[in-house]
Amino acid sequence: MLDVRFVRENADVVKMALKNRRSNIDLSRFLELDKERRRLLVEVEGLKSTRNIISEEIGKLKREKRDAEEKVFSMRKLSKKIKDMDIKVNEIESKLSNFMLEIPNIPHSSVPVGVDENDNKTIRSWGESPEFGFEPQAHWDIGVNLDILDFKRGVKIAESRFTLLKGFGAKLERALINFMLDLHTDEHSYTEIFPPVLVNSKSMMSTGQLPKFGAELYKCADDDLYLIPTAEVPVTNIYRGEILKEKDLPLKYTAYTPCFRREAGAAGKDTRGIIRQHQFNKVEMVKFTKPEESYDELEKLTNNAEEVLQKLGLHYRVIELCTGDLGFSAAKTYDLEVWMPSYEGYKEISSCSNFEDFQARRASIRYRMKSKKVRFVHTLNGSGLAIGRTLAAILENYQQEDGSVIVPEVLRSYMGGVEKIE
RNA sequence: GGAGGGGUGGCUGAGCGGUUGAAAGCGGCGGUCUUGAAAACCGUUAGUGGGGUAACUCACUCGGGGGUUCGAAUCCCUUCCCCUCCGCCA
Repeated sequence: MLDVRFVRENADVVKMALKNRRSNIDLSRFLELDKERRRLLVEVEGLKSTRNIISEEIGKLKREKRDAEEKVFSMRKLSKKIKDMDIKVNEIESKLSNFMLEIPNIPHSSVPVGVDENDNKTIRSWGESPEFGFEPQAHWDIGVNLDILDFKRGVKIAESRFTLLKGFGAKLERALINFMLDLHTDEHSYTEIFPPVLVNSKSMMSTGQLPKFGAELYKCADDDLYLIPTAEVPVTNIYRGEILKEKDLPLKYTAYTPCFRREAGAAGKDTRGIIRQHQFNKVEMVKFTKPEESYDELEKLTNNAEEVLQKLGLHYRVIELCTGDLGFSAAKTYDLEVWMPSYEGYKEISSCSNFEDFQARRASIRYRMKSKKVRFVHTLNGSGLAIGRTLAAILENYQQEDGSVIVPEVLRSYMGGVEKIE
């Protein structure tokens, strides 16, 4: 959520940002409502002020056992008027807040202006794509042949886009989770969290999934609970409604969770393999920082995610998303894209974003400065990494001509010393 | 699920329907003392939204919503959450 005052005073900036994002939100309607609200506020608050003064006088008269009937009578009318005006103000305020909840974040000034993913900028790349002396297979073929991925039974148990991992497939998944968590906690000093994977609507509202993207979420029919689409939701909400201490910032958390997405509107995309699933595992990193430090922390966060790929020896590139491709809540985002032989191209495996105070304002996460003023923190998060896609990348990039797959060295201690899946 | 108790400021915790936006303590901040630190003592310390160039000022906020009243943290209704006991249970 943006700062209402900022929107009011910088309408042209916000309009430009909305245009760059290709959003069709009409700000003028908002500005009208905002003006009307303030006009009414001035009026009704004046009435409330006289009500308070006269009530005080009535109290005094009653204590002195004097007659106050006349004043009480005139106050009855005043109170009624205040009540009516309050209703009007509330109506306008709820319209305004609905409006604010649907306005996306303003892209950071460094973000390239563009229409879609074709306008994203490649920042850097690491490693090289492997040379195969044979025709490489896609991970779904490798996985089925090794009997570690079972697509048919995943569908039988649930529905399409659910996959069963088996034997060394399951073990590799678990190894990746543990490897990444250990890296981020032991070497990057993040604190490990294991959060609830069902959260209430307030939490979803705070990070920006609701109200706009409810169709992406799995909702429990009888409760105000949703399956999380990412650990970002519960972990960012750890401090919802709290005031943090300046000396505790930045706070850095990492969490493994399963993630659940309906993938509404993704019909026909990535239908084969485990790239786009309704349920997938992910290790996430979340930071709460001071505003002046958040962009440094974004670089570090991105580097922390990159290090996972480097240690796994997977070729990747870093992309800076353009304004048109930026997520709703993000001010700036780097995507990490790993090399996938089956795509003969790169596939997103991590997304690292700075939300500035957009989520913090929705969630009311603040910190008290030394000067005693309270300010919103900045929140950041990034995948470190998506486990399923990492597993797919390993199968494809480490495949051998005989259909076996070499286990990257850093994972072997997590795999009981196994060097090769065959 | 059944019975009872409770939700107040950064935290703990008072609060006869009328200077209670809120005592007290802790914590925080500033100061005195000290070579320095601690202790002690003194002072200070809620948030949000309006108006005003500003000094400043007004309104709202005691889990959420509604009601009674001239006036509600205090009374009533409703809802959510937490705790205790019982039941059930990984």
